[in-house]
Amino acid sequence: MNMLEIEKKWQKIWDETKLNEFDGNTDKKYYCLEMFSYPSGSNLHIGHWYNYGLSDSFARYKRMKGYSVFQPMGFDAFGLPAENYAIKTGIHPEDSTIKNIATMEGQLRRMGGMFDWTKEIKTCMPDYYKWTQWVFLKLFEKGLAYRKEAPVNWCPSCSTVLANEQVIGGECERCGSQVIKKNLTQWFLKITDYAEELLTCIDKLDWPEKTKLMQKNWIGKSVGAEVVFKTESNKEFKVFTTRIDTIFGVSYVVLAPEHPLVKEITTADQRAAVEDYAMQTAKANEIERLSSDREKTGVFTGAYAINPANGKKVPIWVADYVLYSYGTGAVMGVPAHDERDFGFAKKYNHPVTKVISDGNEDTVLPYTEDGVLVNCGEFDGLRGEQARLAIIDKLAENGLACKKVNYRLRDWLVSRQRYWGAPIPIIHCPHCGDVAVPYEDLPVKLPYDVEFKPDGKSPLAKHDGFMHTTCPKCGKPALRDSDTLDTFVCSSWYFLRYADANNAEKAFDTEIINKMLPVDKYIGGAEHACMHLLYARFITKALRDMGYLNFDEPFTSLVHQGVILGPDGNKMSKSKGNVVMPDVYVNEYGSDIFRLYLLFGFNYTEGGPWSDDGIKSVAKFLDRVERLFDKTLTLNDDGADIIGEAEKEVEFVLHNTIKAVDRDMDVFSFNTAIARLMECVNALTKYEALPTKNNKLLKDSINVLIKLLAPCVPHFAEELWSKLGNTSSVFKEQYPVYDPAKTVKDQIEYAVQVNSKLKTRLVLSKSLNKAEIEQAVLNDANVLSILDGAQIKKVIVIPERLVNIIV
RNA sequence: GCCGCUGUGGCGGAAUAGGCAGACGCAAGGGACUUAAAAUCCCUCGCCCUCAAAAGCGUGCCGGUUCGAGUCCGGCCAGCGGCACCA
Repeated sequence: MNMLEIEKKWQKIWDETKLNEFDGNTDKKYYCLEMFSYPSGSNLHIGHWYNYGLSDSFARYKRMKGYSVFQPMGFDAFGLPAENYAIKTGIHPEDSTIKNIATMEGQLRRMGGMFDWTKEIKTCMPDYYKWTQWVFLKLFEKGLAYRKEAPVNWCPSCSTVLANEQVIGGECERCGSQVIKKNLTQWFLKITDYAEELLTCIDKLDWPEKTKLMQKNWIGKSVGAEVVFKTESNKEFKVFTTRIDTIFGVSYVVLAPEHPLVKEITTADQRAAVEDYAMQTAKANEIERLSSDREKTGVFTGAYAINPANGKKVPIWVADYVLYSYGTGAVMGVPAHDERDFGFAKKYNHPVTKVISDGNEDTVLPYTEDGVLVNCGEFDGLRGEQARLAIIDKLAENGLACKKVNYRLRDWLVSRQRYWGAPIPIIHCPHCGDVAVPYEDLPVKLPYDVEFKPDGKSPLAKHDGFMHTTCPKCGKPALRDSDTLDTFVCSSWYFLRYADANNAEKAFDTEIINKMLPVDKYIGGAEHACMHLLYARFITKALRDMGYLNFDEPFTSLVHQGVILGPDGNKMSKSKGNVVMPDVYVNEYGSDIFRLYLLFGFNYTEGGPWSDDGIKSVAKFLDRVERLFDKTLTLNDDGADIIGEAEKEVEFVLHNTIKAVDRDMDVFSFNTAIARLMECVNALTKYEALPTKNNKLLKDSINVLIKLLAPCVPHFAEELWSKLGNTSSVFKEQYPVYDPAKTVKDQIEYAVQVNSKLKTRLVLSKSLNKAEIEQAVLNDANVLSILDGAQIKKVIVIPERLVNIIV
């Protein structure tokens, strides 16, 4: 069969008959969504193919199972790489992106996926980002978007903001200068308002357990207390702690170097040291700062605070292991009961005061478990939670402490000082402040003619025509926000837009998406576990609370595909020169064979190094199927009444194949599904070679086989299906159903073990109960000779599997 | 460093709920067919010792639970993903 030819033929027919479009039956809808891709490079790479091609087999399987499958496709088209490419080559991001999308669309069409192109999305087009801006304004209206100062990576030499990716070992990737942190006023989305719901709803999701766990840890709920410390000069700051029971052991407190109070309290003789330390801190990234490996450093501010629990005076330090963005940006140091504080105290000679006992006179310090309070006055003898509550109650009398739940999750910073993104639809008016662009004025269009070479200002800030406008409230001159939105904002609602992608009036129609959503199966990389997947959940919940939709979670069920590595076992990258392009194989073998190889050669969720060793083998497999098909095509219906051992075996294999392939396809275990199909073909080929056979049974079996193969080799199966004389698509057929009675045999082979070592096998009737199995085994002549009169202590019978005799 | 995951023949990978490790396939070797090659078909194929059988060893390493561990528990080692401006 000429695969390339038939693929073209069927793709044309599928287009003409609109086979790939959603049929509108929302009662039986199955929304199957693959994470859309960034149109980088300009070519579909193996990772795309692995995600889209194989998910398409799943979607086709679901369709044959009777669902009305909706499988849309689109592009996450804004982002940094296109802008960097523009800086390097001068090619405008819009031009390169649109060209790349066109190439990828062509490749996706040649894949033969069942994508509904009538609902295509490109996030960089005004008809999409208009609604991204609408989402932002809705959040702003709801009080879920706000501005505050936050640090960015700043290269002083290039005068530009750098992405984390562009900072290599603390230096600018372009010029090698030391990168520093610089504060800018930026937009944040209040995802923390939803921290608790985002956490509790995780349990309801049909997601990989590891992903759920990672997201829970990312949200990082901890229950504790907030305690007010006062300085000697009567300034206040708050400390968050989960261990307020250790507060009598505080021997110092630490503020993050960025903490605003630091400037106010630092004494004159310490000022130089503290400022120098803060500058050093600005050079470090968070991963470094939080590394528990790294030697802890800190500097004394010269100021003192009063421990509210016992009135003791303790020194206030700054140290970079305290992050201003977590908790209150201040911690209490209790060296006797915290590993990190212990190390810090040893280094800087802070006293170590034991206030928790493990019951022994000489508790080994640091002792970090719960224990009994000692040297804590009225609280002595209390322990753990009881002690914590008592201390909070006491301090609360004077307003110095309260129970507090803290989350590691931070608000989502969405401002980007870049060109290639959706403009933030806010106007800064000198009189009225931050004013939303009126909805009727959306989209705020991204101007084409900008200078994106880095020179200290955001590209949009340099575009006068864009920047200068009038305030919608007071009509006086005002400036637009010069930043664009993080591309994660674009991708945090696209799954809603797909369902109503061509709506020119609204982002989406509530009634439509309430029927089409949530997504029934979402497929994409595990690298999105904490960010994209959490942002999408947040936006869904926020829109729900504004009445735009009625479901709580966007993605009911989630699967991560694995990563296909280069042949050398490393991640594919241009710089390593190990990139494998799917086109090479698609052009040589056709997309069905390439797809089948990907299905068969890897565990879908694990991926692995690329090798094309087996690609010929799946091509040969399809040849075998075709030969078998051709031999049976012209057969008459002779032998319909022959039902002997061989026929029973054929039925046994066939029905077990249906059962196993159905089960495997449903859980993305494609490699085992193909293995079962190969076994089935082997069995049918063997049967076909018999001199007398039941032709009807054979032909019926081939018919079933084609349907089982169809999701995995769609063009090939469609071709065979039409050769059988069918005029409608095989994808309109119902998936085969197995007969349970035909999947069992009445004889079962048992493994016989003696002292857990396999000694022999024994075929017994399936109908025997445990006691009868034991009797049958112990009476077997062969078993008796193996036992050789040994004393039997115990016999373990596992029905339908094995018998273990302990002697 | 922190959070999460993975580790099985020469290779890709299988092993419902703790029950016969290595399904299915690749590569390799041997054979049939052929003038020859390709294609196709048949056989062998974890390691070790063997003519063969039997025994022994074997799922990254060390230990534990169990009649029985690739699977559960504890401790290591190696690799991968994420760590909030790559998407």
